[in-house]
Amino acid sequence: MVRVRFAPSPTGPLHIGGARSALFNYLFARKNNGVFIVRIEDTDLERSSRESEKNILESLKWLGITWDEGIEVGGENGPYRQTERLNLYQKYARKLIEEGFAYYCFCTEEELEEERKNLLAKGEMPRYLGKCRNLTPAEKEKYLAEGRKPTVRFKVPAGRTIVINDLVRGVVTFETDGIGDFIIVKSDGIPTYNFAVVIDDVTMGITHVLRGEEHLSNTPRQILIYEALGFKIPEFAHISLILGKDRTKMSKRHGATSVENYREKGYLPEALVNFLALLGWSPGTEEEIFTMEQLIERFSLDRVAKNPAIFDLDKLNWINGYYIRNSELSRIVELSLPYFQSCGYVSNNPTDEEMRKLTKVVEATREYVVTLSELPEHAAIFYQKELIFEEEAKTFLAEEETRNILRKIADKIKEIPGFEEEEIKGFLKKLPKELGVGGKKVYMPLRAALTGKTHGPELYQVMAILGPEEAERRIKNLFN
RNA sequence: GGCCCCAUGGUCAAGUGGUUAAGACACCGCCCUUUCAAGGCGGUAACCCGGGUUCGAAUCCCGGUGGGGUCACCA
Repeated sequence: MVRVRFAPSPTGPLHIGGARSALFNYLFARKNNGVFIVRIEDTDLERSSRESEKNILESLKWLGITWDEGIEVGGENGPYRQTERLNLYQKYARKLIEEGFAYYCFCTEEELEEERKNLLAKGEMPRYLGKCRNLTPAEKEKYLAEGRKPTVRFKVPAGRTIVINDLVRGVVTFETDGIGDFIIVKSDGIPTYNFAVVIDDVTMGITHVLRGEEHLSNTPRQILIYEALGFKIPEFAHISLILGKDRTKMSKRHGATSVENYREKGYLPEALVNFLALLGWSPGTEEEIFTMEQLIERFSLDRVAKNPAIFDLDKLNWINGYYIRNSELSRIVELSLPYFQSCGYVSNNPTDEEMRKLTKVVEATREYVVTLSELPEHAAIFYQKELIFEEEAKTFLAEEETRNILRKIADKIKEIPGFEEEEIKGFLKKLPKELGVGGKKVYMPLRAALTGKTHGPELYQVMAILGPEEAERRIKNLFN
């Protein structure tokens, strides 16, 4: 049985890279009929917050990533917040100390900083030299008497080679000589990441650890802990990072990096999922658009790329536009409603009439946008009381001849039966012949008169949305 | 700097010893449309460098170079 997990630390909103890790874990679990667990790694007391935790969980749900076991939903291996499992870590830390795999370290941060500086000054690698490895009971007593609070360090064996058979990278080896004794329990009794992650993964029965590549160099430390405790080592798969345009790890300075940023900007969850899936994974076919179900069906670890991927906003935009244009209209209307409300085009408790109009407006304008938030600006022509005329539009309305033509059109508008799109289309088509002029004198001036612009949705759509009275009013308004 | 990972068009990426080196985004052109977009068709554009191995390397090996990650009482 495959059991995987996503274990974010709640120190900020869900990052785009974290979202992809979560997605890959989710896809892998579903594909293999396994279990997907979400656990919160909140051992950094300084930076962790419940708000961040909430944000992360909400972002995951928004993306359509659900979990079978973990925070909120519970399960047999809980609790799923590390700060609630402290006694568990203490138990194993004691065991490691008793069996000689770990020891108390009384060095203060100042002393460690001093050591670091000295090594650096000598041109050597800053690392912990193992000063407290063999403290005598008397020395320990002395430190304790001074009121020092010890940390617990893992005793890294010398001269060993740690081999990882990574599911995406293949065989990766590390020498233990390059690893100094590292802290597994902080002086306040809270475990560090490298320790807690092992205990949790073991006690939660994790079979595959699928995570970002930044964790690859931590893996040998973790393996050492697995071995010391006699635990079975899970499979590892390290996914390469998502880089910004400047080819460094995506961070705040690259602009929008959190899922909520994209949500606010009007990206659809299915578009973001689709895009993220394609970033670092390839179906091996020429298809590009996938539903979550299709992704689950096709996902496999051996099609995950080893090289880092640059976040390509253009492609996300294309995918998002695709979904906006091709999804069920009612869904797009529902999702875009808040954007229309916040700019005042639609009231907070929309009437049926408002919703009918909004539906037609969205249908006509969704062809032009990349995100939902752009919809209102394209829809402005349907909601503004006073039109704003572009310079180019004015030139179409300047000539006396076209003004006369428009006057005639205005009077004919009420003759259109039903005023549905089909009828309007027919009306527009016959217009030039009826008026005895070329189409050039009709369509562009009419568009300019109706919208104040030279670009926009099909004229018949524009008129159908405005309705006969408003259409007539707008034209006649030009002559007042 | 030590250690680790990576290297196909501008970007995402197929490719696993013999291919005209796919496809998508972006870009350019044409068509469609009396607008723009969308859509359709077409085009420009790539195997980091140097050595091997081999009849034959984008594909295998070694070495450079470049990029990234990591070296915390952060995760």
